[in-house]
Formats: sequence, structure tokens, C-alpha cells
Amino acid sequence: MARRPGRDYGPGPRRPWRPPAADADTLMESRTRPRLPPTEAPPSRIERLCIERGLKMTGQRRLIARVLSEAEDHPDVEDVYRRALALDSKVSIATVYRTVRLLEENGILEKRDFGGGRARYDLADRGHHHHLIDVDSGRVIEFADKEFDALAQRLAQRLGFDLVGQRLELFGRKPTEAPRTTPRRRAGGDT
Amino acid sequence: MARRPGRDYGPGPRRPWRPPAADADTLMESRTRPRLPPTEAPPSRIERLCIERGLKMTGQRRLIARVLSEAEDHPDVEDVYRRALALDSKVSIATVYRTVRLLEENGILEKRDFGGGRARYDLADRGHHHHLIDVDSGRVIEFADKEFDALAQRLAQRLGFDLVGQRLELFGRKPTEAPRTTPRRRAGGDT
DNA sequence: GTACCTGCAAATGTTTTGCGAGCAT
DNA sequence: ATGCTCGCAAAACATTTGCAGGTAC
Repeated sequence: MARRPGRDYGPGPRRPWRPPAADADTLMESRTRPRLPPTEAPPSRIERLCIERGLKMTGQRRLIARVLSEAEDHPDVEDVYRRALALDSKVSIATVYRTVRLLEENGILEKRDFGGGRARYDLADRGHHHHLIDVDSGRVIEFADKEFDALAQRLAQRLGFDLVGQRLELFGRKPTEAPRTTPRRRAGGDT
Repeated sequence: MARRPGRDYGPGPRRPWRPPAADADTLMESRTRPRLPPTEAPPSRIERLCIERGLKMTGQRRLIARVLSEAEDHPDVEDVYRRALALDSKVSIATVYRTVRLLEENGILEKRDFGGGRARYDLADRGHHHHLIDVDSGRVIEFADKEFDALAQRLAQRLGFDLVGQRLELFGRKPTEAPRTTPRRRAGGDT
């Protein structure tokens, strides 16, 4: 990695620009919507949950809550940050981190780790589900399966434990598709 | 570090998830080896694998290979580093990182992520298995299950994918025992 | 008014890397 | 020989935090 001697611990450039395919999800939330001043928009789903829990609602939190409520994928903090910026005012990434953590601590978000070093977030009330990650595109597909849940229960039992949580991720590849294109890193094409 | 949306840097993205290698062999190596001086000790299991693959064997690599071969848990880099230091000479943690990555790239180790921010490593030829984590003690129990493997296969198929990898982790708690809130986090109580 | 928020920059913790020196093949 | 390795320190990054000024309630 390039490294300039004499360069002090400067402003850390963050992540490289995402490949174009990342826009698949940007699309869904950039849909035309009247640009209302933040205060006039109807409360997002997450905002309602926050109020229920007595969290102080500031402009930034409302904004982040909106972005997360509208996301249908599993955005990382950077994604949330970018979408928030695009949507409206200026937020600091530190605030995004803080808010996302707050929401997680309040059971509103769930933190996921699909590898790749960044945490990704998911609305908690979407219900119990698992993920299949397309290793070629990075796309994430959600699914649920009763049979698996029962099996997990049984497995834990067999080992002498009560099941209190589980994590199942499948990694797959589309069979007939051209297999050889550049294996895309964990880019954004997530659903 | 402050972040600015304006700039980007080169090769940021890490390697995409690498499907875990499956293997048949399941015999767990027991640590019943005589403690000989490092240079005279018989080649560890990992060392043999390295030689097979034509990797250059240095003193440090032999040492790290030995530590990993003898480990029956899922050590993180720090653990490997400490054990290597205790066992013999001075290694740099950078070398541990480099070696562990080399071994992973050569299919000898598998990288695991049980949360907690540190990667943990596991001999690849221990065979295909999953983990149950005792949430009270942090202990990790390995298990394998044919029925699950078949189910995973079927689930992927149903979603239109070929299964190339999977990750299953169960989190459990001992039922009858007093649910004592033992300090869990990385205390080393790992199996 | 007061306790909590925010933005900024600096700090953290983990992992990677440039560099010159050293070692395996 | 010579190309791969090593140790060291610094870089790279994702994430957290201290602080001073603002804001929700």
C-alpha cells in the first residue's frame, strides 16, 4: 500500500468507491419523494419505536431512522452515512455509529457480520431469518425455515444445552451463470 | 480519525469470503508428544502440510506450525503469539499474522469469526464441523451433523444456488446448572 | 435549565505493509 | 547468489471517545 514517509497520521481516507453494482440498493431508496423539510415528514417506523422507548429524537436521529427504515438490504455504517448525506443534511459518521449502536442496544436493530470487516445492520422486527450470500455478487438473500429451526433446537439439546441463539449463513453460487467473472469483493449488491 | 466523504484510497476492500474447505478426516489429534528441543522435534502436522505444499520452512514458521498443531481450541492471533513466545524464541506478531494468513491461503487453517473483533483459527483438516458456543462460559464445542448438511444443501438448492460454503453457530446455555454469570468474553475457556 | 446530542479530531484495537537485514534453498 | 522472510514501526481501517458547544424535553 502506498506509503508516504513523513506523512503524519493524517485524515484517514476511508473506503474505496464502490463498484457500480452497489447502486442496486441505492435505487430503492432514491425513489422520488417530495423533499420535505425533515420536521414535516411522517415519522418513520424506527422513529416510532424510538419514541416508544423514550429516546430523545433529534434531527440526525430522525434522519438515520428514516434511512434505516427504508433500507431493504443490510447496510453497513458507511452505507447509512452516505444515504443520510444524500437524503438531507450533514451528519457526522460518529453520530451514525453512535445512533446505530443506540438502536442496537434498544433492540431495534440487529448487528450482522458477514465477514469483510464491517458490521452490517438489519431491522430487528423483520423476524427470525437466515442469510444466503451469493459469493460471486455479494448479494444477500434472506430466508427462514422451520425445519432448520427445529433441527437447531434438537442439536443443542443433544449436546446438553438450551438453545438461546443461532447463526446460519449459506454461501452459494448461481449454477448455470458464467462462473468465472471477477469474484466481487463484498461490494454493495446486497438485498 | 475524521472522515471526509471526498476522498478515497486504493485497494481497501478485503478478500471476499472464502468458502470453508470441507474434508473427510475427523480424527482429533491428541497432544501426547514428547517435548523435544525445537530443532530436534519431529515435524508437526502443519509443518508436514507446509512441506507438501512447497512452503519455505523457517524457524518461526516451524514454531507457529507447532503451536497451531498442538492447539485443540480456536486461538486468535494473540494466543498463537503468546504460546509461541512461551514455547521458544522471539517471534514478531507481524510474522504470526503473516504466517497464519499464509496457512489460511493454503487451505491449512480456517479463519473463524465468533464475534469479539478477533479472528480465530482452526485446523482445516479437522473436518467439516460447526460450533456451539456456551454463552455463559465462552466455551466452544464442535459438532458435525449429516442431517444439517443435507438440509443446508436443500435450502440452497431451493433458492436457486449451489452451496459452496456454510456457517452454523449455535449459542446455548446449560439448563440445570445455576445460570451463573461467569465472566465470559475471551478468557480462553475455549474448546 | 439540564442532561443528553453532535461534530470534530484524536484515540483505539486489530491487521497489514514498507524497509533494510537475514536466511532458506 | 537471490528471492523469500523477519522484525520493527508505521499505516490502514473500522470503530470509539474526549471535549466544547448545541438541542430536546
